[in-house]
Amino acid sequence: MESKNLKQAGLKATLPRLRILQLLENSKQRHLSAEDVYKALLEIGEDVGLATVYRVLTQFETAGLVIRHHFENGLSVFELNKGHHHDHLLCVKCGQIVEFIDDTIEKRQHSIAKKHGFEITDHCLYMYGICPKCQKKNS
Amino acid sequence: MESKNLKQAGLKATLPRLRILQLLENSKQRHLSAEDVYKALLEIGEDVGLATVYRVLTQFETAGLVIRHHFENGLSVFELNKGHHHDHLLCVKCGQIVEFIDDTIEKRQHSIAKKHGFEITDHCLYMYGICPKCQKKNS
DNA sequence: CAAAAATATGCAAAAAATTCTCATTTTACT
DNA sequence: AGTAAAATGAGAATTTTTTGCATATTTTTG
Repeated sequence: MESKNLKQAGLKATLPRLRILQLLENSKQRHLSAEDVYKALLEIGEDVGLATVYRVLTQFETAGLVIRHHFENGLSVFELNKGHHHDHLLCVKCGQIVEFIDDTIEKRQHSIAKKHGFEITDHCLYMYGICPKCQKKNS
Repeated sequence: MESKNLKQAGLKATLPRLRILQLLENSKQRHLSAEDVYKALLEIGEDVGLATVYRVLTQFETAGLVIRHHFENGLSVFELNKGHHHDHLLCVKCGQIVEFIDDTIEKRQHSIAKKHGFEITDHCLYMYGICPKCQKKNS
């Protein structure tokens, strides 16, 4: 039950929060903007305010339920935090996103942070490019 | 002379552009938002419009003169492109930014992109944390 | 399980960041 | 210097996100 996740996060299990959480869990795209979430909820007939979506997503972020990203265009997109940190490889043409994790990179990052005496709270690696499909289209 | 850089980039050497370029070259902080640039110019008595600053920075980005970043807060900050790609280690308390480059990481990134068949156009790695100074302050 | 207390919601208004419009000015080229 | 092309500044407009507040929903507790 999703309401348990909310409770554990110290948040009341309200209808809008449950809906948003479910959407993030079930949506085909894992990376959604507040606007995306809002529209998707309207489409399935759920009547939530956009302000609530923003508020809830920020609360989810604070609670560690979701992760906020700022991709190239700068707007906030959110993905469910499944607990496994990963990096992102994004197609600038079609928007496809590949998630990956590389141990060598993670270790190097650690040692770089250590060398500079930083206590790391967060880190992200984004690679932008053109995916195989889009390469074919354009040639 | 900076006007040469502008000409080479296919941009007219106008006063606002020269001022902005100079500022980016001489500013103590290498990472500035449009607002920062605007205020800094006002302070030294240069009368430019904020819209111009935004326009010019975007043109500089397109021309490859500057690089745009979206750090944690999501707003656009710009740094002069000196031609040497590097990654960033940022203190979330005081805003200090350490630039670094790690060959191992770069190589791994390449091979990951290759594995997925992507043609990479751009990539960035941000690490957020608390710098040594701020760690001492808070303890 | 009803009533009170605590919190969340929706809406509209406000901020904040960025872009656009357009009349005027500046630059580049004879 | 004179003209065409391009850039600027000021403010309006957009876009994204946040806030204030009256109402509604949840949780607590008696």
